[in-house]
Amino acid sequence: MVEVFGKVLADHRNRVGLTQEKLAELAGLDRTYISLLERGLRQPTITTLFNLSKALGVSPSSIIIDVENRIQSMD
Amino acid sequence: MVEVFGKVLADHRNRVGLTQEKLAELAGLDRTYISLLERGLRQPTITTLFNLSKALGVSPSSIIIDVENRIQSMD
DNA sequence: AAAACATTCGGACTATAGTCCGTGGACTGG
DNA sequence: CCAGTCCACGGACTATAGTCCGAATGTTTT
Repeated sequence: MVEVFGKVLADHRNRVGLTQEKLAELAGLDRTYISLLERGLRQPTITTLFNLSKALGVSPSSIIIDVENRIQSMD
Repeated sequence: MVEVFGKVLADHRNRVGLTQEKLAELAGLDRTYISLLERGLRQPTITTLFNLSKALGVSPSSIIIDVENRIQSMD
């Protein structure tokens, strides 16, 4: 679940062509924290989710939907 | 944003007819923490969001969509 | 090979998520 | 009026979100 979110986040970031550092700066977060999120070592609160998705130019719900889908397709 | 989530959560809980205490028990959370969430004094992490929505019988994304909509209709 | 950039990893730290105890107040039914 | 239910609220606590610094390890690019 936390790992799934990390992969979804990394995918979105790569799709948009941002570095972890750029994303961090756009979302008002720390450089190393993005790394922790993508590796599933941290999970965001919902306001952090909203800030990340704004920086990525996608809706928060679309990210959650991606997570839901990746969890379903794990059987 | 945090306050909006709190109201969305309370609405869903009331719609299903659960008490804060019942919801807490179903979601594996503390009684008083549900109260804090609904009053906007705490915000959940995403796994807590998933646990809450499971207990409420709705998808996590639908809750986030509700939050997005309530934020938009604030002008 | 050496810059230059991107990510990982370390430790130490501050802020806040989430728990656990209880108390008091509002409301309802017997 | 009393007992029971639901919620707000307090304080004190543990776990973890999120920061800040630096150094190590890729990975490109020239």
